[in-house]
This record gives sequence, C-alpha cells and structure tokens, in this order.
Amino acid sequence: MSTPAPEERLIGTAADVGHLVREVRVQQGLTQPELAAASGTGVRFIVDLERGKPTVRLGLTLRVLWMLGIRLRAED
Amino acid sequence: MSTPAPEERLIGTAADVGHLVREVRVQQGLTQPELAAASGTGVRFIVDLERGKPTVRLGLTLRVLWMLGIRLRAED
DNA sequence: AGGGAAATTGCCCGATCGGGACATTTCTTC
DNA sequence: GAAGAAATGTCCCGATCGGGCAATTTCCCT
Repeated sequence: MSTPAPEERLIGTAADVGHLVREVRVQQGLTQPELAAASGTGVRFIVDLERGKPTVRLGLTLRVLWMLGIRLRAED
Repeated sequence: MSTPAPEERLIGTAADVGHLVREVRVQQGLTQPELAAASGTGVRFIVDLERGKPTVRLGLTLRVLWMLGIRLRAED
C-alpha cells in the first residue's frame, strides 16, 4: 500500500488545529456535543477549540484529535 | 528529494510533546531560559511543557515547537 | 569533593479556562 | 416563512495557568 497519507496538513497555529477539527467533525457527521461527549469534555471546550482559541489546553486538544482519528506527526 | 523525514514521531499525548521538546532543545544546545526567551514565554512554561503537563496552552506550545524547528503534520 | 551551570520547585497573584446551564443566533429543510 | 437542529454567546464560579522571582536541587565537569 503505497498510497500517501489521505490528507495531510501542516499545523502551525491554534487556528489551524481548530479549522481541521471542525472540518473532520462535520465530515464524520458529528455534532459538537457528540464530539465533546466522545472526548470526555464539554461543548464549551469544543467551541473554543474550533474557534482557534490559542489558550485551550494541550491535553484535551490532543484527545479530541485522537478521537477524530487525526494523527499528529512531528518532524524536526 | 525522496529522503523521508529526518526524524518523525507520532504525537498522542502531552508527554510525547514534552519529551520531544526537551530532546530537540538539548540537541540544539539551548537552555530552558533561552528557549523561553526565543519563544516569547517564561521558564515556568517550558518546565511544565517538558514535564508533559496536559494543561499547558496550545498556542504557546505550538510556538515553542515552531521555534525549535519542529513541524507538526496532521493526518486523517 | 568542589564549583558552577542548569533545572526544578515554592510562592504570589492577576487572568482566565472550561464545565454546565440557559439564552440567542445561525443554519438547514420543507 | 416556519420549525427544528446545531452552533455560539452569556454567565457563574471553582480551579489553576503562567510570568516572575528566589530558593533549592540536580547535573556536569574538573
């Protein structure tokens, strides 16, 4: 299976993260409350995250990403 | 140039992020205060980040990563 | 062992996160 | 336009982030 990553993007800002989360969530037909519940957090957090708020917490963010099936890779 | 990424890792938790930051920082011969200054934050944050504290802020984290030359890619 | 540098921790405190509830706005469908 | 679903805003409030500073601990080298 030599197919490259289905979809890959560079993540540099909280806005990048937020936009991606929203996109994938909608793509998967999930509502914000559903995603919140699935990630063990609240709607408040999801709204802020998708809005690209830079002060949201890293741990929760990573959990949401994981839940959505988004895999982060770090390259240096 | 078909060489794969020089070094690539999966990021799933705040601990993953923290360990990577420390590793790259040390590799580059930077002290925590130097990295803090370069990222426009404080030592307190760098210590917490490297410790893998899940509640550190996303925006600052991404800034530190960027500063270290670490590029995040999201794949879904 | 000793010394110096670097890292970590304790503390203070202003700022604000985020869970939850509810109101309001926006979006979608008919 | 009307209705319903989804998203966003407002508010409350306990918890705590993180900048800054000093004390303490750890690490590294001779």
